Amino acid sequence: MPPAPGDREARRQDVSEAVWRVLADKGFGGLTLRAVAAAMGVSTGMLMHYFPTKRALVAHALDLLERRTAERPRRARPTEGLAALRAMLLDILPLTADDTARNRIWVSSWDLALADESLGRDQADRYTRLRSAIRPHLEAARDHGELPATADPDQLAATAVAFTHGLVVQALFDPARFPPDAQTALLDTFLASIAGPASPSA
Amino acid sequence: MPPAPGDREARRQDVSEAVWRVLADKGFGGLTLRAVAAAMGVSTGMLMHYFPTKRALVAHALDLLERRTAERPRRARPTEGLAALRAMLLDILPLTADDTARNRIWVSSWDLALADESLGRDQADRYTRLRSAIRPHLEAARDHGELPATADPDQLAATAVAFTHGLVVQALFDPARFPPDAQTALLDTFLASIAGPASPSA
DNA sequence: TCGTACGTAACGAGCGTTCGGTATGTAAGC
DNA sequence: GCTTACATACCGAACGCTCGTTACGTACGA
Repeated sequence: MPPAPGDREARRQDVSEAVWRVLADKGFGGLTLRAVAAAMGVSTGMLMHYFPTKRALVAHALDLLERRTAERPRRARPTEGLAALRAMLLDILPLTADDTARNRIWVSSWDLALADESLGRDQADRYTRLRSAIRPHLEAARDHGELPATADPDQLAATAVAFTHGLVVQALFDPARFPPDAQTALLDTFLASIAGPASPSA
Repeated sequence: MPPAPGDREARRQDVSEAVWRVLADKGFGGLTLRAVAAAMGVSTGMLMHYFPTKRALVAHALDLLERRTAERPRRARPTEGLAALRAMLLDILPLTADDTARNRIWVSSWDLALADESLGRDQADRYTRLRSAIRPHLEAARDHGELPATADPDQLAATAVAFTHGLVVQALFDPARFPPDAQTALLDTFLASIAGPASPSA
């Protein structure tokens, strides 16, 4: 049923799935129209029906990456404070196959983002937003005595993001050395270290 | 004097310089024979005289990256322990223009490394070596009472590398928000946090 | 009958690579 | 001490291929 009108968005999602598969094992450097078409067993001409240009398809791929990151299943945010921060960072780490694929694609996109000023700004903004999302939990943690009163939430947010993404990269290249429980242990040790001696108050 | 024999290695270094310039602002995705040739004002045929294939040139580029990283000017390693670790990590951070270029190229190379199994192994080995180089300082720090006696040098090495490279990525995308002194302050706060309450001994 | 949804085939550009030609030096023969 | 022979260094043009893109043809549903 070729001219079935209305499932246009469904077709675009089929394309999304193929784009995702290509990105996951070839990276952005290997994202090509023919590769995507081959991955879904169609012609390149079909692709152009839904994405008029490659630039549109790359933009869609980045959208897809951002959307899948935003809509990924997340564990419950238990409370506010350090426990909530822990849940946020665990949701970033490559603990499952899906997380790994998503993180691989993110890291791969940095090559483009570093060479393209506009993409670089987007990435910088994403980091800013991530740090902003983390900061309230750090402020709450400090107010609840989980952190030293002298702790700087801005600095700590940058530090937590740095630790997490640095761990992501190491884990992507050496998954055998960084299985899920090792990553979790590293995160817990890190959180304990920024918490300081031992939570004095409640 | 075209056929000057003997300066063959000098010519290869000229090529290295051009490759570096291309990588620094186009990334590995933009590393092309014509781009390198144009950057040094010669023909592509000349390049093939010194690097028979593009694969050889990419391999050379990665060698160059590793060599320039190994031979970069480094600050004095004051003592052993946390001070030495601080110096090591400061030498990694993008505090100068050269450091920034080198780090950009490293991050850019991850796109290739994630897609190519052999390159991925090399990157994993580099991380292993970096952690191994860090661990002795952490052991010394622990033995000198700069770290809690319960500190795990292996875990801390991975954590320190994670923090540093995660900070590198954030700084590359948002240099305005992470000027050299901000990076240094973040590093010092991080080191103080893993040191725990306050150095009890010595 | 018309418009949408494709496949097929081809285009031009850019890629890595190859090839012939032209200098320029060194080495050998007389 | 010339000339000849040969290797090296390099350019310019071209090759074959793959890329993104376009044009054209066809089949189906409304």
